[in-house]
Amino acid sequence: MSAANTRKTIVYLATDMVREKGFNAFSFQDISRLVGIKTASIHYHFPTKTDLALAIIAAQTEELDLLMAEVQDEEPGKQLQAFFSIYEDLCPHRQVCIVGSLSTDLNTLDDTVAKALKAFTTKVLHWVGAILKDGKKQGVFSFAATPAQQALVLVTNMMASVQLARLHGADTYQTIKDTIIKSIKTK
Amino acid sequence: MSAANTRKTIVYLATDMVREKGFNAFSFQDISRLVGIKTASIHYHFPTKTDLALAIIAAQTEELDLLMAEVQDEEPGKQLQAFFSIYEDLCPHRQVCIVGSLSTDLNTLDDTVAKALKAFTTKVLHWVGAILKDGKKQGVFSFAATPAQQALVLVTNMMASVQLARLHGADTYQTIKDTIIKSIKTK
DNA sequence: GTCTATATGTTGATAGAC
DNA sequence: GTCTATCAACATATAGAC
Repeated sequence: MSAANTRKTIVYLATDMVREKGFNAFSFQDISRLVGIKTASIHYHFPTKTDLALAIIAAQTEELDLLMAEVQDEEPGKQLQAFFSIYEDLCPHRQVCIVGSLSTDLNTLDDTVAKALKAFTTKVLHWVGAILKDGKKQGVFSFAATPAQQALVLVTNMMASVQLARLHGADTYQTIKDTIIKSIKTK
Repeated sequence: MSAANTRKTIVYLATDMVREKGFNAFSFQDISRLVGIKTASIHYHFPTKTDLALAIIAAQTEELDLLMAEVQDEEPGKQLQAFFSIYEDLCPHRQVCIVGSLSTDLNTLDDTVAKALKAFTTKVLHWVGAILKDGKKQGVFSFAATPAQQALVLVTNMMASVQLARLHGADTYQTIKDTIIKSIKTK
C-alpha cells in the first residue's frame, strides 16, 4: 500500500471508530490491527493522536465541500435531502456523527481540534441556513424563525436523532426527520 | 463522612465528569483526588465502573421523578419550562446532558447501562409527550405532529443544543430554546 | 515506511492489613 | 470503610535498525 493510501485508510478507519466508540475509546492498537501495520508505523503518518483528529475533521470537511458542490444548482428540497443524507448512513450502523461524538469529548481534546470542529459546524450551519433561506424565498419552505435559527434547530435535531436512535432504534431517526420535513414544507 | 454520604459524593462528582469529559475520560483516580480517598476505597462502594454508571443513571432518574412530581399540577407551559430547566444549568458550565454523553460512548458500555439509559430516556420522552398532549388539548400549544413525535423533536433539540453550545457559545442554546418555544406556543 | 524494542504513564481491579 | 501494595493490561509516544 502506498503512503497516501495507508494514510487515507487510517483516517477512514479512525473516522468510523470515532462514530462508533468515541475518540478516547479507540487506540492506535485498534487501527494497527485493522490496517495490518504496527502502532509505531501509524505514528509515522500521525505523530500524535491530535494530528489524527485534525485529519479526520479535514477529511469530513472535504466530503462536505464535495456534497455542497454536487447539489449547489439543485432546488432547495433536493439540497435539504443532501443534508439529511449525511446522517442517513449512520443509523443502520448505529453510528453517531463526528460532531456529536467529538463535542461530547471536547474537554479532553486539544484546542486545535475544537477550533477545527467549530469551523466545520459553522460551515454546515451556513449551508443549511442558505438552503432554508432560498426555500423560504421560493415558497417551498415555511417557518416563522430566521433561516439561521431554523438551521440550528434542524442540525441539532439530526445530531441527537442518531444518538437517540442508538437507544430506541432507527425508527427514531426516521420519525424525527419526517416530522421536521413536514413542519417546514409548504406542500 | 458517612458511607451513604461518601457514596453520594462519588456519584455526584462522577455525574459531573460524565457531563464534562465523558464516561471513558474520567478515572477512579480523578474521583480519588476530589473525594480524598484512595481508588481502592471507591471500589468498596462501586466494585466496577459499570456499577458507578448505573448509580449515576439511577440518581438522575430520581431527580427526574422529583422534578416531574414537583410540577405535575402546573399548567403545560410551566411544565415545559421544568423540562428546559434540566438543560439550563449545563450550558454555563459547558457541560452536556448524561444522555448525550453516554449515548455517544454507548458501544463501550455494558449492556446493563444501555438498558438503564433507554429506560431513562423513555421516561423523559413520555413526560414531554404528555405535557405536549395536554398543552395541545388546552390550546396553549399548537403543532401538526403527534405529541410523541413532537416530544422527540424537542428532546433532540435540547440534547444537541448543549453540545453545539460548547463550540458556538451559550447563545446557541438560548436561540434554539426560544425558537422551538415560539414554534409551538399559540400566543 | 515499517519494523523491533522500549519508555513512561495510566487504567480498572484485587488481596489483605488495620 | 479506608488503607497499602500490587497486578496485568493498556495507552501514547520515541529511538534507531532495516
